[in-house]
Amino acid sequence: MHLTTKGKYAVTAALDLAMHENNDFISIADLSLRQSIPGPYLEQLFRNLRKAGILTSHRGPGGGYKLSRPSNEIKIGQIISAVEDRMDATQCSGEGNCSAGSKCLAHNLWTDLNNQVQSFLMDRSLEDVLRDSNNKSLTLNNNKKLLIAAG
Amino acid sequence: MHLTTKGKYAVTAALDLAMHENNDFISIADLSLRQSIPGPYLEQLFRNLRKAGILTSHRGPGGGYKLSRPSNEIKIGQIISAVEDRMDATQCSGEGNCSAGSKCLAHNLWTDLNNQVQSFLMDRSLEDVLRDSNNKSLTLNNNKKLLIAAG
DNA sequence: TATATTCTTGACAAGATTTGTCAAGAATAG
DNA sequence: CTATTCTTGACAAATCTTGTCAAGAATATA
Ligand code: FES
Ligand code: FES
Repeated sequence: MHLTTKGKYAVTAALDLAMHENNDFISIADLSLRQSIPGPYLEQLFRNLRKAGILTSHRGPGGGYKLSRPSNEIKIGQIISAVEDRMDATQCSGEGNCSAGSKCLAHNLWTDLNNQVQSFLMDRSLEDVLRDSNNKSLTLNNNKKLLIAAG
Repeated sequence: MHLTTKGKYAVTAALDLAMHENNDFISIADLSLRQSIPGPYLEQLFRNLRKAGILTSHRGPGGGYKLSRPSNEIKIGQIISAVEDRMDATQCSGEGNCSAGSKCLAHNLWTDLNNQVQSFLMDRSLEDVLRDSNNKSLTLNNNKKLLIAAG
């Protein structure tokens, strides 16, 4: 199970696109600047997201990328599967044969872990994460203000 | 978040030790053979497990390793933290500063994922996994027998 | 004591993956 | 026509994973 910067960058960039859902197209240059992601690297990741039908692109001046569906219909898990290729936690790729041809003692454990993580990632849309991020950040700011007022 | 063969081998080896909890000490040679794990590699992993207080060792003929506590008091998560050093899913190592010094849009998402995975791994002892593995395997065998009988 | 066994420690190396870059080309707006 | 922006393929540096090895220390047993 490898969740690398590929997956993290891809999700962050997608969240940025979700935030600006009303805008037309957003260029890699803008995204790269706003989210501190190396441009040419993001380029590479966006190939996969486009191939997976998550992003739509447009060339030329004013061109760029946007989500191909509303942000509440795109799940974090879909983004990650599009760019990560080693998310499976089993040693046997699900074949159940990693201990001299048969199931190792931990096979069911890794399978359960896979399901757990997949559920987590597939249960959350871009919209969900954005809303959640705002809520917690607001709470944090309120607490800080209270503390400052009290101190 | 990187779960590599290090963690998987370590857990499998620990499960083997848990299965033979009554025996005295088990040598790396035996473990390596039974679980199809490269001996010298396991050696390296066991250093960490010993340092973490999970294993006890004894040198000389008849020596080897055994669990330092009953198998129901050792959690999968403890084994994994002992050998894996990149389990954290956040990009910022929890600092909340990976987007030009402040929290990126996905920070809370990765933090939640961390908690989810940690809970999963810390809720399961070696004994739990062993029992679970046996149950499912028995169920599977029963079903197979029924199918064979019916076919 | 001599010997075979087994862990202990430190270091090293091959291979794979990740991370990031680049350049040439195609499409498009103005 | 020109500047912009994606598109594609390839490449390279850095890092990590995976696995190996050898010399040494401890211990059981004859
Ligand atoms: S992980 Fe599937 S058999 Fe070992
Ligand atoms: S993951 Fe923590 S700030 Fe981005």
